[in-house]
Amino acid sequence: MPPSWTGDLLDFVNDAHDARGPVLDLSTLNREQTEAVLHTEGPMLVLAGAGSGKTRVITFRLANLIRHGVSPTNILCVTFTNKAAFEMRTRARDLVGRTLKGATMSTFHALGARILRDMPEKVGLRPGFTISDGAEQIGTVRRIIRDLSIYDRRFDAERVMSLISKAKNAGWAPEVLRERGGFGTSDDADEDYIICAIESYERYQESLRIQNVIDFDDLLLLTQRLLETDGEVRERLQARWHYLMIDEYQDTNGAQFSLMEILAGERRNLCVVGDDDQSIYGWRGADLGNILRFHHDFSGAKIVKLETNYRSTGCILQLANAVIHENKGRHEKTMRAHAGPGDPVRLVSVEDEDAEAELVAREVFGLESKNVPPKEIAVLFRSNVQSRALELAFRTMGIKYRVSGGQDLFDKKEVKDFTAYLRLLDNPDDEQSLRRIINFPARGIGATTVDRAEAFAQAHKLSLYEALHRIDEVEGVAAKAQDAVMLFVAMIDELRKGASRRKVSTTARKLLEDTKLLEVLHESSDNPQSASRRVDNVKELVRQIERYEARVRRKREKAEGPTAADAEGLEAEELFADFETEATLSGFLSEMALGTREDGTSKEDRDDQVVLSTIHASKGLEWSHVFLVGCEEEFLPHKKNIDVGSEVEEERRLMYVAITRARSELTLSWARNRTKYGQIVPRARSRFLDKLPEDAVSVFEDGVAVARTDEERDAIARQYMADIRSKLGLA
DNA sequence: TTTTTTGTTCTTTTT
DNA sequence: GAACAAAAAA
Repeated sequence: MPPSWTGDLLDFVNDAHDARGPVLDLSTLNREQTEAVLHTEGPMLVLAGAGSGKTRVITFRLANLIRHGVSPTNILCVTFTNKAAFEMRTRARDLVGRTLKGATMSTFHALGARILRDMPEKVGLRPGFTISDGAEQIGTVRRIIRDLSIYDRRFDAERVMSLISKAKNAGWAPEVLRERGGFGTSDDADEDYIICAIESYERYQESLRIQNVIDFDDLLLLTQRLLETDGEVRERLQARWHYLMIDEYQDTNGAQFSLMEILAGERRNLCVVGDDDQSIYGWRGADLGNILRFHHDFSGAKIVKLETNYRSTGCILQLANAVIHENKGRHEKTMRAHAGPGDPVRLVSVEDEDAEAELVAREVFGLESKNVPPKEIAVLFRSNVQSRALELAFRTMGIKYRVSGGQDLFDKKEVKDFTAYLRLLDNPDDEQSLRRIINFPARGIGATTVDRAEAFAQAHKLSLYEALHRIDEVEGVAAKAQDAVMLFVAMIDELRKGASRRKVSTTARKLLEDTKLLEVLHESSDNPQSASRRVDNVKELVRQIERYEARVRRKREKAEGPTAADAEGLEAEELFADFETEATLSGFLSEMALGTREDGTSKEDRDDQVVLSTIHASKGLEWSHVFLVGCEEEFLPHKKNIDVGSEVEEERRLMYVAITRARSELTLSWARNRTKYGQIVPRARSRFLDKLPEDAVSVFEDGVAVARTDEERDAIARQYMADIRSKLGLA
């Protein structure tokens, strides 16, 4: 008889070990799960519905492999998102413990980056190449489009970039597109648009090459091509990894598939796990065909279906099933509930976003005062902007929270500027970064001077930075500007020279000194509060660098001999096991771009923080109490995806994913009005809630009714007031 | 060349 | 109501 499945799924794992690793108690698995765990050789597809114990299967399977004498160094596990990779690593380590040491667990992109860093020249890159993040890609394209002779304001850099990305992933060169007359999307009707996109594509690739920069797509494509064309590299990597696993398989694209197909080689030991109902990355090129075709791509593949849901109560599952059943293009299946019906799902309408935020904050407050652990509570939303109102409400009520996936530190202007300097030191051909800081802080190098240098660079086939070196040969530059440029170049060169022998953090500090960046930020005119916040942000980045250095150092010590530092808090290091041994600027910048760095919060902090997260970032995770806010038309489905049927289906899957994150209590809310562009706009309840299973959902008008009893409501209100009072008293 | 002002457009999701 | 770009002023 399985113990309680609603607790931490790994609570009851027998923690006895013998010489071969942990002893697995297979009696805690159902028949299908056991089948998947015990299958070791040959291809396998696990169709794992939401909450069906997918991660359990993966971790048990890992442990089982190791028990069968497979060395962890021969195991490779990949997923699509950092969050999922982190989750897999943590869970696996909890079960298998230190015997897992040496296994590679990573995202596809991080894996590609790692391989390419080792042999950049094999794919036509120079060592120390930079990885460009999405915002920069769009920035580059925006500049390219503006320079186009047929420039028109209707050209949208973001859309063009997504067309380029699509073409790259499909393996279409610009010439091919010209022949075909388009990208095979609805945009093809607009001839100028296509010309613009193809032209931009060509220039974009050229600009990457010159700058020694690669984008996220290249990370996969170049790696794949390298493996395809270079037999020696292929064999070396095939010899390294004998057992491959892909989690969230429904989110993989063509390049990721062939990459793994090649790595699997003749052994064909590839195990993929996924669920077509949870495919929510179609817009990023994920190909649902991968999961639907797997048994053709790998003939003789074993297929296991997991259809029992151990996570959620019956009511939650009933709603989830009702929502997803409306989709046409899916494998018909119904998740069976293992738990009892539980409390009905609550669907609440509120006046506006402030009322919604207050409702959630009070509810969370109430839960916490009933000793529900904060880490068991999550608030999910479709779009990042929605977190604002929630954060404000949480702060005023003194609820500790954490915005999941929040890149916020790196998104701050001042941090971007500082990073641009670092990137320039790492790779002086990175024109994007150079342009960003060439006149920040202001040093008298204006747009005209840069343009002249740029023209000179193009005429002589140089990078912009090289052109700056020869500024005295550039015509029409004022003497003053010339001096400024020479001073700037001298400073950067000096720092670059020092960088190779200094610690990364020392270089960063020296950089701050030389540029007087902190002083400039400190004196920036507006208000002193935001000025000091900016200074703090930059300092925080320096701390991040130090943390990175410490991490690499620990890793090296660990590699050089097993020490006491082995056991705790090292999950980030497992990522690349035996790769990185020295803290370098490139290394730090890669981590930043790929998002693989640790977030600063310790495990203890995480335990008493409520999570605020986008639905996308919540996939693969679960909480006992979940709030899904903004269940409205134009959010779910999102305004941008409301016209095309297939996109609405993806939005519906998104709703399904959100609902199935909850174990025991789920609250959905929608606002009758919302402020948009400073104006109040009436809203309508999401179409996904049109057909509700009546006995599984209770509907409320306004948040007050949400308290389950009068006593509870009064208690919450009393505590709320008391809290406010004590806050005022302190202030 | 730099700073300030005015106007415009925009808010999806992630590697 | 923010972020960004173009225009105007210093």
